[in-house]
Amino acid sequence: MIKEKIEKLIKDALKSLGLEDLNFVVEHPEDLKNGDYSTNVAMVCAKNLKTNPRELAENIVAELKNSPLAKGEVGGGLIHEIQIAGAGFINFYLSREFFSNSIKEILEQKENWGKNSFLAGKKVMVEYTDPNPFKPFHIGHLMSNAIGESISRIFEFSGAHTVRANYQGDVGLHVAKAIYGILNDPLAFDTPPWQEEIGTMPASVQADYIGRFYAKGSDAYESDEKAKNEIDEINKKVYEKSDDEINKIYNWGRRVTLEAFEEIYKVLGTKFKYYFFESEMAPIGNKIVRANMSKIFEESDNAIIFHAETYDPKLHTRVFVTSKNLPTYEAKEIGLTFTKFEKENPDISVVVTAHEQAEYMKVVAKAISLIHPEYENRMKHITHGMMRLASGKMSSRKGNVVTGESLLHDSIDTIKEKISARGGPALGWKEVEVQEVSESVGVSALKYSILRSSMGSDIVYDFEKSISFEGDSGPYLQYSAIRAKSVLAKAGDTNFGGKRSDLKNLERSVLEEPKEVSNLEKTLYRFPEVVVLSYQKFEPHHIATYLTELASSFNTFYTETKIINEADKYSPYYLALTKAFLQTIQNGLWLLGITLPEKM
RNA sequence: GCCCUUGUAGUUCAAUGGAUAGAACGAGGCUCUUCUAAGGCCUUGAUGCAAGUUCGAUUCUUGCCAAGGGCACCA
Repeated sequence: MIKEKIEKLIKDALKSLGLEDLNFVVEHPEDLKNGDYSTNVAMVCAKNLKTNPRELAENIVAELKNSPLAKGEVGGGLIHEIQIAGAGFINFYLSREFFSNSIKEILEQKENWGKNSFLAGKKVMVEYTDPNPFKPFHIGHLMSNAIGESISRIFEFSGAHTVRANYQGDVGLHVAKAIYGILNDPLAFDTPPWQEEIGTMPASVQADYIGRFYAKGSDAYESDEKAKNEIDEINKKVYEKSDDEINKIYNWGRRVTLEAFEEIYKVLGTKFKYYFFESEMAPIGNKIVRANMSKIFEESDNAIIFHAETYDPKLHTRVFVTSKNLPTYEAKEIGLTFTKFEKENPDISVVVTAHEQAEYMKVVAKAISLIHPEYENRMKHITHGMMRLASGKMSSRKGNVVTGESLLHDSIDTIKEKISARGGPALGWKEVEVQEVSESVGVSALKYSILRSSMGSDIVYDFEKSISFEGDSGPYLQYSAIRAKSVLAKAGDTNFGGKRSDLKNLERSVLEEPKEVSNLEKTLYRFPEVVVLSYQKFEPHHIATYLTELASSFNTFYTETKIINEADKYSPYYLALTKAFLQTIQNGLWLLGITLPEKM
């Protein structure tokens, strides 16, 4: 990359000036008029030498221009000019040749454009989504899914082999609550679906019923002492598998809720390799905890606990196995982590959850590190905030409580209406096309509003805003790409007297470049840097921000320029730019887990 | 009480220690006989408070204030 080249030139210049090689940075100035790259090297060195930074900058620039390595590079090569500005910034202006080359590079690399090899040969396991059978797929699962999927793809773009995993709570009180709800509603089903081999209703509808029964059971558990006892009894029976009727309901409920989740993953674009279940991890975790009793865990009030604060004062004590000999979440998490390393032995094992799990995950991680020190630096917990819904919007379109699933379908349905309002069907859109486009755009609206923010804080989701699709939004990105696609399709019929592929003769100097053209060029070549940043910080939002900027540059260019214009000798170059934009935004959208519809 | 997050325009979000703190929504104005107006252009407006480190702090440190989360048998 050009950035490394500039860094090397500076280091060489420092060497020949006899200056110490200090910690300087090469970065993009915020304002494009300050060049394409900028360095603070003169300011950093001047501080040490106690000299005037601007004078020092003059010397460094002179050296940069004259060094044998840089000769032919500055002025005639990839660097057009070097200037000094402000307090002593040295600004680099890239050349026409550089930008033309980068457009060519994009068109050649196609779907590989933006990839890097930081993780070549490495394996990364990413666990995310983690919904619970018998409970609705709520908004937190949607967030975890969007973030986890994007991070998985960013790892893949960085050369890693990524393995996706999903961890689900198929035992516990929530299951008993749902079963209680079902058993205590005589009108629940005409024919109990768990009696039939194949339920007549779609899995998602059956799962929706189960979700409502869970809510009823959950309420009863809080308010009714008798119900509480019954639910505890059911919970025990589920563990023991001692009641035929309950077993049937359990098997049915587990199956249909998991099937319903699968339908959601399909719409969201996620495919898991592993599905881990708490029921399977419990005995494994229990065994590991007991095998490490004396050195790590200890008994207290009949429970097995871990005093994490003895290793790190910021951590605290947690129970791993209860006094009733039931492994807690902590023990199951140990079982899960060991299982992951046993099955796949990943170089990095990532878990994506809500922030509320951050504290005890640290305790669990400490316990694991004591048992297996080699795992310590290979575990990475990524936490995100909660999604809060903006003012008053507490129920879905159907009047239910807002779940992740209802939000997803409301979003898709709203797009469908929007398409009709814009006259989509009248323009000859087929029913399937309307459905496909609605799904793609609806998912994109939702994912973008999750992925646009950095992960630390809670995000406020305003449904009305997200579906208005003006400005910053997933649909904005898709729409921009579709426009580019549409131009290119039209250009397919045009022949510019055979000049179309001849880019070289059309290059003009940077100075006469229209601003909207250079802005687009200057945004395009930065894509790989943004991917690297996202990978290094585990933060997809850098890509979302970048793509919005890129789409904005393209839209301005699109408005200001007639791209297909036989009279304009630069038209072929504009087409190449359009193609490069489409390729970049397509790769970027893929990284966010957003698809590009055929039309909009 | 201790620990973890987070405080930026009226609102929702950006900003690897750098130059005039960027967008979007909202409000007001302009823009489709021309490749998709889900677009573009112009105007409006912000770093919780107080110290410190630094040539330079939204960013790092400390204290305070505010919001959310966690702190023994739930996950």
